[in-house]
Amino acid sequence: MSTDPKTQIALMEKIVSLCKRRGFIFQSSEIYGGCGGVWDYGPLGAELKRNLRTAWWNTMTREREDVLGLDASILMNPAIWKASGHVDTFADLMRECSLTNKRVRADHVDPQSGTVLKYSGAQSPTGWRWDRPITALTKSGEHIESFRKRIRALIAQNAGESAGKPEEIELLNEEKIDTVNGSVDFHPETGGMLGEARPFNLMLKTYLGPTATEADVTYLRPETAQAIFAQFKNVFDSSRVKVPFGICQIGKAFRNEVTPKNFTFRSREFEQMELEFFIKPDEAVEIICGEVAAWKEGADLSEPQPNWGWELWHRYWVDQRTKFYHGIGLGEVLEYYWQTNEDLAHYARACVDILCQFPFGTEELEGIAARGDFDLSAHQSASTKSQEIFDEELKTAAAKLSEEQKEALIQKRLAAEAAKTKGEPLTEAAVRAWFERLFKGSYVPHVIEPSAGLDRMALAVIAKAFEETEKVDEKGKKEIITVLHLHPRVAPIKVGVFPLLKNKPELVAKAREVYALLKKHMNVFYDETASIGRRYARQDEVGTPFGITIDFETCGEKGPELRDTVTLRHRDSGEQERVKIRDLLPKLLAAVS
RNA sequence: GCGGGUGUAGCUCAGUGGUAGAGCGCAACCUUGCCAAGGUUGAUGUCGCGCGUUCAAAUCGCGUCACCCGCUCCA
Repeated sequence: MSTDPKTQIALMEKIVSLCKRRGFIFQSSEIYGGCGGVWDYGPLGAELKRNLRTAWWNTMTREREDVLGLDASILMNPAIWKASGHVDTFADLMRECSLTNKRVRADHVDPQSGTVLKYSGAQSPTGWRWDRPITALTKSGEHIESFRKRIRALIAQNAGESAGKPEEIELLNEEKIDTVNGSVDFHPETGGMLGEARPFNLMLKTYLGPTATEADVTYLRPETAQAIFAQFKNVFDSSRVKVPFGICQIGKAFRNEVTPKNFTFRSREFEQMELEFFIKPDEAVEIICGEVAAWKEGADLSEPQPNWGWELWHRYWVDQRTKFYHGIGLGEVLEYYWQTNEDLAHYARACVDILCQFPFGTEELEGIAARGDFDLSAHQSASTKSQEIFDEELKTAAAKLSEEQKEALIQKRLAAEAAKTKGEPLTEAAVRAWFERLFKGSYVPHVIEPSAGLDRMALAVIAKAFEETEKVDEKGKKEIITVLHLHPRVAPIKVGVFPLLKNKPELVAKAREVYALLKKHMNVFYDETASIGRRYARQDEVGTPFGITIDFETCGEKGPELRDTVTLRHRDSGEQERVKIRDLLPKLLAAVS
């Protein structure tokens, strides 16, 4: 994939254009001028998405014994969003730098001192001009010329190419207006004056109930995960499962993104596929198994083991999810980013981002986080409903421990708490209380959370599959050939069925027969118009992996041994093979599932 | 939200004050013995939307909406 930005933007535009032209993705409400940050999936997009959704659902729950499905509602009691922290972190008061429009949290502005300078505007020899007043702070000790240079650079950066070179920008009517001490009204990096504090709530607010008063305010869920936590106990109590086990869910989530962008990559309404996989705390594993298995490079992750702690479970899910991506054709374009201690939220032990190369850059497809017991504990304390589970095996094992062994476990944990670099360490009393519950077999499970975005997965699959080549025919005429190399498992149409010629009734009749035979089992497209080459090309463009042509051999014209055989064409190689009609279904089913 | 750019047929785009166009695609018919063949015919646009200037606006001005790029954020 080229890395030149212009080529990449052009590539993205071609993909958007193909998506519209062939019915993958449309702009929402297009006839009314669109609607910001939301997209509709057309006939082929709906099939593609459905295939991805099904692939995920099958690998995550139906093919496993230890994961259960859930389908929770989008609207929930708003208390959930307070407990989860979304109301706080998603509704910050933000202030904007008047110079660069960079936003900072209103409560995160460090006090600064210096001289306040004001300009009436700026202009450059290119004819560009900016008429709004510019107010900025010279930091204490900053030389006036270096200040002016800095302001010109910031303006140039913000204005783009039209302003020309930064050094040629002229700042108009410099005026010293004030000297400030410990002011929080200037951007800590740029020095630009900050605007009014405004709430930037990323959650979509709505009213539940017809009266629409403030008391009825709730939110469209900004993620699907919280419903899993909120229903954790119900699923656990109704399903006869034991930890470790998981609950997965696919569903819509909503965020009032400030800047939706990159086509469907960041939209305001999107579909998530999330798993919360609940595991025993490491201390419980240690009590039961005598030790917690340590992860090392090359560890066998194929089969979960009883002595796995959070680290191996986390690695296991990264491995599982990687295999999934290989299975839908995204294997070669994946990258991984292991969050550093600074990136991580205070409650998280580890988080790896699975990234994928898109034309607009390498961006996140899925995050896999080890979140400890943060979420369930938060809901336990906010709802005052216990989220603990009882573990018979743990109780039995703990009963066999001596008091010294128990104390050693407690001391080990106390040492770990003391060594914490983030968040508040637990008090000794809290640690002892927690162990007391643990020795009785009760704990709040810890969680590993693989969280994927379906829409960006669909976009990744399309972008990866997109290929454009130039072809010159015998007459020297250039043509652009577009092929979507979609994995057969996700392709919206699995096979195209074509009579070689449409004016030969026997070919058409046979083709309709083959079409009917396959249609019950997979999405098949029948096409008899135009030349056979064009029909192949139309299907190549939407990623159909197979084409079946009914020709004169099928009707027995070239000898009885070829009767009831068809041409099976493979999209990527262009190769054709002769296949008996009765062998088609098993052969195709094997390839597309 | 701010700055820059863009908006004309399904797609890509031309048209810069005076009768809305091209290529490709699409539909029908004819033709066609395997990779976008050919022929004939046809459909599709109150030029993103609104207001204004003008005898006259796709074209000029203002506003607005959407998309793209940057700042920001993240599934």
